[in-house]
Amino acid sequence: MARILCVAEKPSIAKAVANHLAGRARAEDVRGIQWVKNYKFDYDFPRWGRSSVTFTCVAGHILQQDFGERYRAWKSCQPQELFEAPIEIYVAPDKKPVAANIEAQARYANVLFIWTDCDREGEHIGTEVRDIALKVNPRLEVCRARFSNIERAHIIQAASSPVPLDDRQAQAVAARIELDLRLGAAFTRMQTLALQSLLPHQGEPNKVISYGSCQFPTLGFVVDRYLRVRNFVPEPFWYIKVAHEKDDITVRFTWKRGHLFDRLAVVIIFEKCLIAKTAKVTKMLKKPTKKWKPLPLTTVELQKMGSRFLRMTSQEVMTTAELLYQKGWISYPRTETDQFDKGMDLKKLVEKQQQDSRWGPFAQNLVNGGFSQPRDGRNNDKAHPPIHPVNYVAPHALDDNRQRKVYEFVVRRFLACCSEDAVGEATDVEIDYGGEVFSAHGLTVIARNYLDVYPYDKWESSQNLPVYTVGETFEPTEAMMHDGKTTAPGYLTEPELIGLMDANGIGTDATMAEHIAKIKEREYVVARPKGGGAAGDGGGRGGGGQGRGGARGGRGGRGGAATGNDGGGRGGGTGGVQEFIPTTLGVALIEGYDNVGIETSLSKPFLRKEMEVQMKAICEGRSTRNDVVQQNLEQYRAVFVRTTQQINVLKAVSTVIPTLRGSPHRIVVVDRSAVL
DNA sequence: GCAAGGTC
Repeated sequence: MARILCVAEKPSIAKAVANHLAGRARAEDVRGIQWVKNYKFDYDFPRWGRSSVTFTCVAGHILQQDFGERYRAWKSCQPQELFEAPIEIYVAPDKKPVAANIEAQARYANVLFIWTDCDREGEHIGTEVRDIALKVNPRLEVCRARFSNIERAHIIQAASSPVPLDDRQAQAVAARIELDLRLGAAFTRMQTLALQSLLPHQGEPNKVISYGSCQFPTLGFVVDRYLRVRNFVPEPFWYIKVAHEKDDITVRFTWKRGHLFDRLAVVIIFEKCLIAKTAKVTKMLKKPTKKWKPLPLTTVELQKMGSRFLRMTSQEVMTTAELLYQKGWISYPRTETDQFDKGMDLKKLVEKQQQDSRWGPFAQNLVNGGFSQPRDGRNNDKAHPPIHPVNYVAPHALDDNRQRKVYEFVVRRFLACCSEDAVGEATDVEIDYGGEVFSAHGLTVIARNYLDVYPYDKWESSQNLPVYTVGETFEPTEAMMHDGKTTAPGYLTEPELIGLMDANGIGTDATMAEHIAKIKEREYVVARPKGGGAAGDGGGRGGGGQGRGGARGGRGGRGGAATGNDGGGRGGGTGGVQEFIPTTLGVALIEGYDNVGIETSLSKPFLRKEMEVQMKAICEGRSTRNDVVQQNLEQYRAVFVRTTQQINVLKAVSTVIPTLRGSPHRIVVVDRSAVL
């Protein structure tokens, strides 16, 4: 019998796949690691016939890289030498038992069958496993499984059609790893050594001023918004409001033009209205409307919603979700997929929630015929389903309040996905008054449906509108000209920042929260509850978003969808979004690099995008690992040299600023041309 | 004392 060694990327996949293939696999413990099991069973592979199988796993990457001993100490070399210093690759200290298990199992195997996730990182992890195994057993046949979910039939199909490992994808990742290490270390040491002495450090050890291809663009978003708030100049505008009382209801009409920035123009238009005296109804439309239920839950969405509604940071949300996953309460929490596989038995998962006192009755309703297939979003990572509850757990059985809140959110979101859209009736009235169009909008919610289990969405009936008929004329009971002024946008909130990172490809779903935590830890930014805190503010803050720009204007109070800004959150007192304000250090770093090179500003998100493009080129064979690494090093070396040449300027500027870190930035940046 | 990416 052939001996086949199968290796998955994580324990949950090893367990699930082994059980699909084996019926029930025998699990053996592995020395030194509780979370790895070696599943033993026999299986009849079309390719190798009846085989003796060991199915095991790793936990992400096994290997680690660092500069050789000679370069490891911070002052052992010029930071610039890190652009070409030799790099050593070795088994990460905490992964030694994992590597030892692979070696032990590979020694007597005939085939190494890799079952890591089918993405670039998975391909790279696969090559790590391969290299470790081949070292102890060079005669191994190596292949990998292509699978995009863990449905039984799909897994059996994957087991019967192995494919080669894709070296190009692994090479693309290798390029990314090398560049992140070299550039991260070189710039971090250079910045830190040059600027650290300028920072106040009362007793505590000096802080690192790090650079990273993700943390810098993340900081860039915060600074960018901050400067927009700071530099905001309010602009006055004028608009017309019309009201009409009918059937004891006061209907407020809003101007179709929103507002104009030209007072005289509004005065003239307003006079035309007054001269016209009467308004004429031009449109009266009642139509059914819906508020769509939410999409199945992705990691990014979980972090956005969590930081908006659960009074937790995105990092707390992620570590909590990770815990709930490890305990078996929810599914894998790192996923980009917002479509449930058609073959999944969702009703069974709904049934498990019937016993809860809070949402049990709602779940029961779904079981008794109210169930509706979830909507499909546009994303599918072909590896993991959307985040959903896999088992019921009562609140008292969870360790703390965070776990209770995250679990509750995951369950409510899931039940909302499995129920019906909210249904309502919208009424739109339009009038012509002096040649201008004014409108009123009404909403009556007819069936709340998913809203009953999902309090994070708001959709409420507005005041009823009286009945109008087209052609009807009336004299408005009130017509007034008003003025107002544009208000500054708010500082960047955590959900907004996550949205920007996601849209610009900064970090991955699993790491975005870490990058945000890092720029806080480095004291590049401070977080505070939105709208609160007395720290260095100035100028107008506000609800934000009186869109400016010509006559497009804000559309005023439509009853429906909540838009854009993160207001206080929902009624139940779960609001409290964090907003970020850069420190003086944070602003100085971004402004400094913005002035170093026009093409290569380290804070701008397109650099990371560029890296993504180059990785794709490697995957498609249009470029090589070596080309990409060399070309990037060359480009960054130019920035590095220029920065070191001009660093004295920044030092001079920095010493003028009394506290370079710790408190929010108070001083509008000195002389932009002088920085760096 | 540096990065970002996996995952426990």
